[in-house]
Amino acid sequence: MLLPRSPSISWCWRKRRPSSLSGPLSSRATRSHQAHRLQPRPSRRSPSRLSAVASQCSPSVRSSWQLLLIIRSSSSRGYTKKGMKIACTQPRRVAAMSVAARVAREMGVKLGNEVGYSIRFEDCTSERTALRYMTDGMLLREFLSEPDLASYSVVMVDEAHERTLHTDILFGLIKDVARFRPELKVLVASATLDTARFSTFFDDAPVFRIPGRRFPVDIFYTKAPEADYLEACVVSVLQIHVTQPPGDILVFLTGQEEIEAACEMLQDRCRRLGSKIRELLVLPIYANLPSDMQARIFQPTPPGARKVVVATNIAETSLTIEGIIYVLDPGFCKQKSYNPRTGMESLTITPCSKASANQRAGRAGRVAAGKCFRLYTAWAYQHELEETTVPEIQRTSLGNVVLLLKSLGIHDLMHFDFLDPPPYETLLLALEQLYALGALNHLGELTTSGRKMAELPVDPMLSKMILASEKYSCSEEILTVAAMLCVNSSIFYRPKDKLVHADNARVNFFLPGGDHLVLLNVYTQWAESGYSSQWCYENFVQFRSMRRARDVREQLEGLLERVEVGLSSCQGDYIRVRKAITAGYFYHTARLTRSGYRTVKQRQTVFIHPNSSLFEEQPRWLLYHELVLTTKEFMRQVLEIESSWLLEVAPHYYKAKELEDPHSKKMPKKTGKTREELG
DNA sequence: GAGCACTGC
Repeated sequence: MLLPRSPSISWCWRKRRPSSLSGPLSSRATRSHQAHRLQPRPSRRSPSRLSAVASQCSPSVRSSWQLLLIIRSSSSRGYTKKGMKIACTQPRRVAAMSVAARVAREMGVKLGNEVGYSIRFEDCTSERTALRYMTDGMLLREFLSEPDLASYSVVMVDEAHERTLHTDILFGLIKDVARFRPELKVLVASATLDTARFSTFFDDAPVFRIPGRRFPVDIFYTKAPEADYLEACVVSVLQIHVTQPPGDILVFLTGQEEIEAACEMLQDRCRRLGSKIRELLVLPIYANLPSDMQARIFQPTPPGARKVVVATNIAETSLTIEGIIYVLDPGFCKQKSYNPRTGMESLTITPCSKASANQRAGRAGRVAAGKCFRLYTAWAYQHELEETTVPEIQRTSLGNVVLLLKSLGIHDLMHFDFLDPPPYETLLLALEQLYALGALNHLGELTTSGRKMAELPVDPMLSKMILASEKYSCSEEILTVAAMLCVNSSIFYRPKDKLVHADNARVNFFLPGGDHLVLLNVYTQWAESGYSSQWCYENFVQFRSMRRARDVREQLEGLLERVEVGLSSCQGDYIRVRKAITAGYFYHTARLTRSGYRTVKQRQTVFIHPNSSLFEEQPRWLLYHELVLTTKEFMRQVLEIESSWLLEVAPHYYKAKELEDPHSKKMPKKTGKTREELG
């Protein structure tokens, strides 16, 4: 090995990924190639018409093996006659937009006319739009206004292999609609070879294989497992840099912290090697990175230099970087999981699936033949990795999904036709919570309030809170709180070199009462600044998150009328805001006991998150937005409440007796007091 | 005294 005093990793070459084509084809050539190869098993359909649909798939699906299933296709002509439309869903907004733009261009029409897209906050369609690209969540919402999809003649679900929550729900609903609408054509496009499952689910639908274009990628494994994969990563990158021909490197790590560490180590070692090696540009990329920093990865690599992009899973599907020839894959990713017994979410580092590893490897073969170095053994790949990632529907809470299905008239959720059913307990907890919120009656039927809640594109507790703001005349403030809570990523930006400044800035937003009021405060001040990005920069607030909050707030405000809530402000009376929040979140409460916080109903031990404004306050009664398991069971976004409010907002759920405080005399001094008592 | 993978309505 050429690197002085540096350990190296020995690789073994295993296999060449199968590739259908050895070189790229122009889009035109690809289409005709596909048309030529299409040989549908049942001969009722004509290949040329199918190829026309295939050409409308997203480029990422077209660039790999894919399957198309067609079910119930008795008619074969005139899909867009009599005002009928074709829907094509994508898991991501950008994909919906870019595929629509591409197809509009190829058809020579103006985007938004015959071909358009429809995503949240943005509708680029018109009366004339026959071919409509949309996010899968958007089509799911359309079921509310058109449960039989009557205006669609064809529905195509693209990137089905990703198995997003929305895609999975769509599967069940579409299968149902197709049963009583035999003329509806349904296509499912997936980039995996696991066609049997999809086909069986859709009543043994025929499968079509369409070869895509991709360059071969050689896969290398380590001979022995690596104990420290971060260190192994850094060594491998330098090894590739020194020994391999030109071409940029893409490294997959699990999160921001790891990426920052790896980038520092790489830069540090390059500096020490100095002119012994050629220039290596080290660039991080993850979703929370400010946009201007993100943009740097797309700049072309200067001649003579090599670029190494250190990325999260964002580079696996969401964005494509030109010029990548080498992929380095330690085989891990962060994955969300949900425990329905405790209602707790956690984010843990887990080995990625074979499907995910292959997707990563494929990133090396987009512009030329590439190489993928896996930091695990071939044996581990064969025997230890799961075939596919557990579908999202089995790893997440389903409150709003259950509410949506209920409002579509699906009563027996336990027997809903899921491709992969979620855990029984997850459905049960969702039903229980919806009942407690008054969205369902004791027969499990939707109530008037439940029907309204389903109209709002937020979690049930959040929609309940919005409905309650009518009673407390504070919808202006509650809308803001709701929008800020919807922005899942942290609002506060903490650059490593200015931690103290950033934390001071955060504390300056603190208001008595708790984190929800802090969020309200941040938004209000930002609005007063004229929604300025400069203001965000000065206050260490993420501009992107704020802009998103504004979008969400505007959308929710537009829906207020539908759910019969009037716009009104509390005029600084934050008790009303806190009561309205309690009306939605009474299910999520904790009380201070001698042994710390316990949730009121389940008696679980929980902790205030150290980033909370109430971390040092320790009020007696708390409400939390969410429970997250990291190093401890943390309550994130907490609000101080009074126990009497619980009786006021949820008398059906709480009894006065269980809210008595027999231990109040034994509470530690200076804690356990409500702010009102402290004056 | 901790740490937020990625999406989406």
